[in-house]
Amino acid sequence: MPSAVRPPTAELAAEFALLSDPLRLQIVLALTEEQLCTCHLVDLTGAKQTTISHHLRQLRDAGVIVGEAEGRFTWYRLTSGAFAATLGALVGLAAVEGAPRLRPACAD
Amino acid sequence: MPSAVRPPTAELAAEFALLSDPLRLQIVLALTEEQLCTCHLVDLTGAKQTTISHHLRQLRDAGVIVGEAEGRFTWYRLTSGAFAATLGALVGLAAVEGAPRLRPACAD
DNA sequence: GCTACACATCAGCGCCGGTTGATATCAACG
DNA sequence: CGTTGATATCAACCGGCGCTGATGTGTAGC
Repeated sequence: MPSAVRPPTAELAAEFALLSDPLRLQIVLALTEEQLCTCHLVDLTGAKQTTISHHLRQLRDAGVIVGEAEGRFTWYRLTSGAFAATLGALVGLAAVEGAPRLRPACAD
Repeated sequence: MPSAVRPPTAELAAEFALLSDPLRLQIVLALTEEQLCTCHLVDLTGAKQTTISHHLRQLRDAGVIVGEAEGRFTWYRLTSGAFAATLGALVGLAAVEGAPRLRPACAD
């Protein structure tokens, strides 16, 4: 099954947008290797706590990470299956090698 | 070779940003299947010609597409190897299944 | 030559999103 | 209970980006 049906471009674009911010991408990549709580991310990235919290919110809302409260701390981890759709789309993109010209020049 | 060295997060984020706009993503996806010239993209997307041209510029500058002038027309196609880095990064992301907790709660 | 058309560039505008400081909430600890 | 520390929320600021209209450039065809 070669990536079944592609999600609407708007949704795809939204997922790519999640990864389009350097700080947010850094957070996601860090969570790839280990679970972390907010304070870890703060001194790992050097960003302000409110900024980190803001990005964590977006990632949470998008469902690509989950936060588990544990005492005063909140441990974050990536959800399994996150970015599955974007991965499928990118596989299709990167595989392209010389697309044909199917139609005549313009004129619709 | 599991994705060798990862490009700096800033560059990765920039590539994701290219795909984060619905219209630009639509253009890229369309070029996946066939080469097209600007006017095709205009009536394929319904966007203004200047808007299309604007996005094509960004994609050109980023090196993910090339435009070949042919008379009055300019045929665009994806460059081979475009999005290779982003694909590598996403493979790593999507493969994650339950990352461990390596460090104690905060306190650096 | 002139006209028509494909396409690019430029300048301006409006809005979305990232950053930040102040503040609220809640748990741990004495 | 009061303090400290981790985290979330809010309001405001501001820069960048996408969109657009006007305009420039070059080609084809008459």
